[in-house]
Amino acid sequence: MEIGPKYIPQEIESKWYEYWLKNNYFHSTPDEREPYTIVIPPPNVTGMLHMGHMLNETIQDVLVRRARMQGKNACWVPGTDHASIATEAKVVQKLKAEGIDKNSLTREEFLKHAWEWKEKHGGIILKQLRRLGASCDWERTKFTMDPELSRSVIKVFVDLYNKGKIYRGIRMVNWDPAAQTALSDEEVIYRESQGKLYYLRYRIEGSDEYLIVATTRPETILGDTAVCVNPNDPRYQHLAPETRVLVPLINRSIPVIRDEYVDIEFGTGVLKVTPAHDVNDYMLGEKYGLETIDIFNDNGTLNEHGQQYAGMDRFDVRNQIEKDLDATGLLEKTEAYTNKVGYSERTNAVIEPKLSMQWFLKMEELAQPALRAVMEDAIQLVPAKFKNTYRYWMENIKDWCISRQLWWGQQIPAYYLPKGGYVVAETPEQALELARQKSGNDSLTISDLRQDPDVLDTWFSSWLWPISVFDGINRPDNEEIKYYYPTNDLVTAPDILFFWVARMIIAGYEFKGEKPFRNVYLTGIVRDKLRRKMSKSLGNSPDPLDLIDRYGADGVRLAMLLCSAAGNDLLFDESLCEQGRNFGNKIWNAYRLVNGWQVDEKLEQSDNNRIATEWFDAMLNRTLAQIEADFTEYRISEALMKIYKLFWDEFSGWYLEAIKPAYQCPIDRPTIDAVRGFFDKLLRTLHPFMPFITEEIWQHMSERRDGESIMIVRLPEAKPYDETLLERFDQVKEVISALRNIRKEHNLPNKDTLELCVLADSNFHPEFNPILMKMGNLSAIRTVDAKCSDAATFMVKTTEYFVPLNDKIDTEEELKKLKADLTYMEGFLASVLKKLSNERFVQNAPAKVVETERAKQNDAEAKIKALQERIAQLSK
RNA sequence: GGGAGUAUAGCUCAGCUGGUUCAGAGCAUCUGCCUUACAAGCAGAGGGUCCGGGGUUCGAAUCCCUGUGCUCCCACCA
Repeated sequence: MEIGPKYIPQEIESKWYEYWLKNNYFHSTPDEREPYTIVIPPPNVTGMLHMGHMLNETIQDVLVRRARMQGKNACWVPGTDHASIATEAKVVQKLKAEGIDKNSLTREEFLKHAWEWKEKHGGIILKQLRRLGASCDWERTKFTMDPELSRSVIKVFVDLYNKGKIYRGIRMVNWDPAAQTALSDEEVIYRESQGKLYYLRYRIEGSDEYLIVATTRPETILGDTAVCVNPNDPRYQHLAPETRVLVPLINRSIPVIRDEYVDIEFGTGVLKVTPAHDVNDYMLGEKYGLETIDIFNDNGTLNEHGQQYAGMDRFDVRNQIEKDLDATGLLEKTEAYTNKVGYSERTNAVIEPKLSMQWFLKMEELAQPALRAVMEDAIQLVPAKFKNTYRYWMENIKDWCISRQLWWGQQIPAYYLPKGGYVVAETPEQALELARQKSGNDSLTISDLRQDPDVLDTWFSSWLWPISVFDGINRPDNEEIKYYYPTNDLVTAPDILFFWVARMIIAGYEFKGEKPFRNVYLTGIVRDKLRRKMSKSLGNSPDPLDLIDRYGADGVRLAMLLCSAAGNDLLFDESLCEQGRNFGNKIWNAYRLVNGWQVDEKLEQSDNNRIATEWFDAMLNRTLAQIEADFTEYRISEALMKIYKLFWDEFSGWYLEAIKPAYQCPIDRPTIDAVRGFFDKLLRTLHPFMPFITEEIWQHMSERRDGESIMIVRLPEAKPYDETLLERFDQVKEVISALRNIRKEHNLPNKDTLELCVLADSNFHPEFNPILMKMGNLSAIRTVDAKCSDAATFMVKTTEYFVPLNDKIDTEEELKKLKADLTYMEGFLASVLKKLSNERFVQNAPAKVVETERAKQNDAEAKIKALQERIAQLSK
């Protein structure tokens, strides 16, 4: 079969993916084999594939394909997350573009739109993943709002409620005025922001004196219910205990309270207290029984408490109030001030601390088993440095605000009774029953109950993911959950360690009594070459599909893996794709070479081919062992680099060159069989990293029947190998390198043969002579017992080699080189002797170390002697 | 403000329980080569105060202290 010198991934990748799908290789069902399970971190259902996904999914696919080839029953469960806030925001936006206001729709109408949107745009990302070669079990694709997954969420909510873990209460929450919902603390991102510090005058009641208060949020004065000073602040000792001040502009009288919470150093040492709109003020308010005045509507405009500002947006009010204060002389001054402002992760709106009625989950007790599991390595975090962060978070965990004022998501199964109170139940029917019991009113009907309009936080569904994808909440004893759970590896980014990973661990122990996974591989963040995070707004994020189009999926996979030590950020550069593509091409061409060889069945295997084959066999087995070790430590990029070098340098560069028949000459049967065997093992080892090209060549290599695939054969296992052989071959390589250097220095064409003389000693092994002859293009190797004159010379270990050059030798040059070597060796010897003459070294260092130093000494002395003799000879 | 991590070649990183794997790899750079598998290649070469300073030790890139730089996490003082 004709194949060209360039490997063109585009021509084969989709073909093989179809083939794998057709043969159902990705599908897993429980059987007697050991399971290997990964659940995908579900991307947002409306999301698009970005470089972060590429990295995560590539790593997962490598692990899954490797496990599958180790004979395990590999199951990679794909799916998507409903991402309540993000998706709802997108749908609202889309409706707005069509002139539809969300508020004009009923909940049912809105959800209909949302589902339509989901059906249309949802899961594109999963389609995109196929281009990468992801071997997900697509038949198992799940969505966090699938009926059985939603049922799981509701069931868990009711269960936790009945255990007394869930409560409802008014708390200060992070309010997103754009999405008009509460957010958990983790969904708030703080950023530095340039603002002003406003110094406002609060007139002391019954006096002409003022208290000056510094604030960054003058608009909130309308909600002030006190000012506070530190009782130890000498500046305010003169104030009578019952002193009151007037809120500027509105002249509402409020008390001056005293609390050590106030920082004397900051501003003027006077703090305005607005319990409705600041977390700390809220605590002061509780402590001193202050009134709480909420001045904001849910969308961030001011309500009737805003008086003349009612209806205006909070930021417009800030500007206006500054003018008004200034005009009335109540603004002392302003100064530039940088502070941190919280933004909504999803909508980027400035977060407003807001008091509201929300549902909470008590976390402290739930967190205990999850904390222990990680600290005791029942669950291993890779890299382990994340254990610290994890512990800190788990030890300081706060109750989780799980309600969101949205429609897209699982609606909270709490039902309010007409005359107050509520019940929590999985279904309206059960709720009704409970409601009748509770109220003692048997005439209640379902329509009398009003279900809580809020939905649950997205993470309250995804924390069940490793369980719910196998329906382990609804049917805890089903075959699948028993077989696949706990899963093996979780691959995800560290920024959702708390959002998601920790909560999955908590859920695992709470609902299954067992960890959800054994290992968590935390990847880095994909950045560009300049260390900037990849983002749409910077335009520095390449389109993964475009990269695949240009470099092939294998090339892009390699690029992701080459720069991804676990937990380190990876600096992505397109040139890495090139490197990946080039490697594919290298494999392709190695195959073209081997494929083109004619076999002569009668030809006997030469010593050269036999030795080379023995050597590569040892090399291969050593590398396989190293790769296995790397994988147990999740050093995936190191494993890849090892197979990369094995294929490129050892196999292509040394082995194939060593056995390559002369032009148009045939090769013997034993050697070609060995080569094909090696090639097969190399392809199998490479397959998890580069699934497409390895399948293509593997199918080519021998007549494969339909239904066969490299992805379901066994991975080669490392066998014992001859270490001595490898060491000796290294010396052979050194000799050949030295010969190449001599050719270069003396401008000797590669085509001309050379003669090599050896002053043979115990470090010289003549069985490798055929290799030297071929790779060095030698005419003869002669063993001599005296130094050759008129020869270029070099040493490998203690053996001296000579290449007779007759008149071609430049004595001056040669002497110069030898003298430089001599100087170096003398310096080296001096350092060794210094060590050895140090009595304390000889006494204290382990015998082995001293011995190696003595060996170094002998070696160096021998070399120096040889160099001196050679110099003397040339100087004659 | 609190905590963690990290600093090794131009870049990205290995370097385990101190000692021949001790100064490494890949990429990049430079110099030769259009050598019948591959120029997406081959053969070579250069390149490092192992962040600064102290200490422990016979011996430190490695352990300890300290300073500096960078990164991340947590808290959110109005």
